[in-house]
Amino acid sequence: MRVVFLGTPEFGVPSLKALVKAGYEVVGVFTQPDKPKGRGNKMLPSPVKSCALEYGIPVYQPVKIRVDGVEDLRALRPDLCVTAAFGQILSQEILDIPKIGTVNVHSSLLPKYRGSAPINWAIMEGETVTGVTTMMTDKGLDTGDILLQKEIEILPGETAEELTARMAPIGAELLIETIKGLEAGIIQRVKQDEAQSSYFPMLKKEMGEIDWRMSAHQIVCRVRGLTPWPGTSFVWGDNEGIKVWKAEEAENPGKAPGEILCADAKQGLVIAAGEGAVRVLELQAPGGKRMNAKDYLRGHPVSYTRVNGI
RNA sequence: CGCGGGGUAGAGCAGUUCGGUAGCUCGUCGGGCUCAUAACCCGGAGGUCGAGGGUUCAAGUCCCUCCCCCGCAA
Repeated sequence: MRVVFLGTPEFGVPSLKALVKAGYEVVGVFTQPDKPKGRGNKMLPSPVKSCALEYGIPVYQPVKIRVDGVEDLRALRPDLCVTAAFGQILSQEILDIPKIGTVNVHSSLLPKYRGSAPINWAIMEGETVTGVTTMMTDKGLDTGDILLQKEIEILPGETAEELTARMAPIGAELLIETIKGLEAGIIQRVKQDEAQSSYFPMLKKEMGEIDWRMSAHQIVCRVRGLTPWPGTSFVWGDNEGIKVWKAEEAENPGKAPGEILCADAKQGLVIAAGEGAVRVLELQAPGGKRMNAKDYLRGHPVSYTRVNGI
């Protein structure tokens, strides 16, 4: 069976590998164009592209596949297309090309958490369970018929980065199971229940600005959900932005949101929130590297009593 | 050459402007105090100051080259 894989970030790599290992003929890989990234603006290939090149699979990087990728895709004569965090919207014209159709690996329990950042949002919303879904892609945004689903527990304190790494291989397994099921004709397509559906938007940098009036629980979930990108941060002292990498809930003896309850190398850093308080365990100052809050405070005594901006 | 910050003891930092004995907080080791302690007191060990070259009587500090780390831009 001729398969074309469409994916971009790390999440898609296990699925691509699984397709190859399962013996499917992966005749082409579509991924986002290389972009200048990192210091020095070096061009960096997407993880999926790197993986495809290792297997010697032809790589296509249209800016907009529905505009300048249609003919390439058609020429590959795919029986099946597989998407996993590709990052581009497919048009009906594209969806009509593969004989069997297009299967998408989505990292939530659809119809909940449609959108491009389901893992992050599930954590931010305080969920304790999520999962991966395989579905037939249709013209809507994550609205196609569900094929298979698998629940995954969100571990206490787990970050989006950690959970993504854990989910990717599970998604790959489910993908293979799904394709085999389709070939055998034993999979039932289930329409999504619109009444149960929810959509969450792309992540934006501003979402990482901590509002200390939120509850400690919400803030901690946000820190977990927005790691590693865009990250969460707050501002204190001389307009200095502090990025929070790891935090946990703590007791608040009745102080106002944003008040610094303690900030020294012995007790660590605890800041009052709308409900409860947040203990900052790992942080990062401008130009600095990520470190334990206590390590940071050892060399950076804090004289102010509250964070800025409230 | 996209812009900017940084590399000094095991950890986190100051010192670099204007060259002149390597400092601070903590950890660690030893001793003391204490019913006791993550508390307190006394003492010790631990550093090719990212690498190489240059200037100088003298370089962490000034000049040149290189390496590495971090942030911005998704």
